[in-house]
Amino acid sequence: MTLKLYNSLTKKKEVFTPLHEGFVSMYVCGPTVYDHPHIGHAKSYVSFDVIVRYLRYLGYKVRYVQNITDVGHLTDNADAGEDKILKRAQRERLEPAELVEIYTRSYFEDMDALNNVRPDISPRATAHIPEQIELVEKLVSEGFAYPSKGSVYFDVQKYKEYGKLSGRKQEELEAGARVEINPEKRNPSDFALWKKAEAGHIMRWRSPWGDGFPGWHLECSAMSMKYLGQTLDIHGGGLENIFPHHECEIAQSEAANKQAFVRYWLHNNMVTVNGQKMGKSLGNFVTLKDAFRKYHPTTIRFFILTTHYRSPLDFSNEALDAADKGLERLHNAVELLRERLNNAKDGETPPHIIEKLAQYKKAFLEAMDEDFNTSGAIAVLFDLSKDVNSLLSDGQEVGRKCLEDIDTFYRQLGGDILGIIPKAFESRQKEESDALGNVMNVVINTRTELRKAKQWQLSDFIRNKLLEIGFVLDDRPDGTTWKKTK
RNA sequence: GGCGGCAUCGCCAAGUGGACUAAGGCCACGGUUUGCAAAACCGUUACCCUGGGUUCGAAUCCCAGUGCCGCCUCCA
Repeated sequence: MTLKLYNSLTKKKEVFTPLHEGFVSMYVCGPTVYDHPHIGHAKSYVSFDVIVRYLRYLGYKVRYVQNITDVGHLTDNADAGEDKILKRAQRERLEPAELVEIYTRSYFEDMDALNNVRPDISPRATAHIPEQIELVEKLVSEGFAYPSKGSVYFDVQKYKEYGKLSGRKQEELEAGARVEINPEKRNPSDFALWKKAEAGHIMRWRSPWGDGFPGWHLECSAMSMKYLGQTLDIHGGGLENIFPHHECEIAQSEAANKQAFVRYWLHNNMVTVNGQKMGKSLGNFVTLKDAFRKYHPTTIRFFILTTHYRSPLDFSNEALDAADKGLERLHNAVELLRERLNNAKDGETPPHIIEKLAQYKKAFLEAMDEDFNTSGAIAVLFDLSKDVNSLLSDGQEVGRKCLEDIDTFYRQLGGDILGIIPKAFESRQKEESDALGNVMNVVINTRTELRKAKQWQLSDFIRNKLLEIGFVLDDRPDGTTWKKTK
């Protein structure tokens, strides 16, 4: 089995082979921390999280770096407008560093809720100013960049391959440029490596060109180089960053290092809301904190993974409700399995089940190997669950080993790789010592007596009333169980 | 205007030349199970946007058309 992934640079699916055997260097563009994360962040980072998890499952030692942009990302485009962090800090009357701290925490909080593994390194742009200045100096001294009135620009003419990722030609860029001509630049498509800080611009650092701050594209080059070396195996990010951000990263890095910057470029597609693009200016941003009020983070994660990462994802209540029900079905099967496991008798796994599990595992891994087809992988979990439900409900005794084998399947593929099956479920509460549990037992026992006496009206009344206040009763052949509704 | 993507069952969504008589989820309708439910299981529902072409063979490749979307401002 071989992992294949779609490389945006070559526009082809390629077999993945890392630069150094057994080791994968991976860099993903992180958030600009000036606001709470939204569902677009969720799609992007859940997608790359599964990629990291899968690479690790395959045995690669992955170093996963994801930056925190806390300076230099301007509002109008990469080279003009106000610094987003600074602007927001002024509005909220906070120190930029304070603002950044608030939203960085908010970011990790939401990513943790989505069950994303933390990056191995989360470098901040402001903590790497010397590295960035050093890179600019190198580019200037080698003739790829030029200072102009306190700022420094990358001279796009000097880097012949500019446009190879985005497919843009320079002439076209100039013709269709919406950006106002900046007289400081030699060429309109030149981009800022370093910007001069005007008086009153409080986010500023000393540099050979005077006080200023780094351009947005620069941090990714400087920091990836520092932690992952001059050639990365994988660089991920959102589709919208292909141009100009990633194109500029390539130019800077390759001009400085004289070698390929990235071997595999991975880009995830965007989120729309009710069929419409989600944009700040459209006012239809859905923050994760809002979304979590309505849907469990795992539901959102699952929903994201039912679509391929390179396909757009439309966020709507209907679609989320459907995902919620689907995930519940999946969870029900696992829960049932684990309950049986709790008081299972010793017993081996029948050969036909071993065989079946092997088939499912193969199908799952084949899907993942095809450019991380999580949708196909999830389908396998549903197929398995159908078999599991049948197995558990046909009245036969199922041995412990068999149940364990199935649970291991769920834990590894559904849990470790996809992150959609929890290690333990919390909704079912059966502890005898628990006060609520005791009360429920009294209620259930009473109702069982009523049912024995065929007092259907009363027992239905109890079941309905409990449902109204958030408890589901489940009359099974072997007794009644209860759980909280979500 | 330039660049790129998408169009598959009522809805969501895989599949990108041959075991496709097209995965999976949601919904709907039958049935099994249940005191009735719930959960679960079984079953039913697609000539793959249109028109040409390539091929022994196309949802999958090519051309044209139609529709939608994204990037080139903000934004993962």
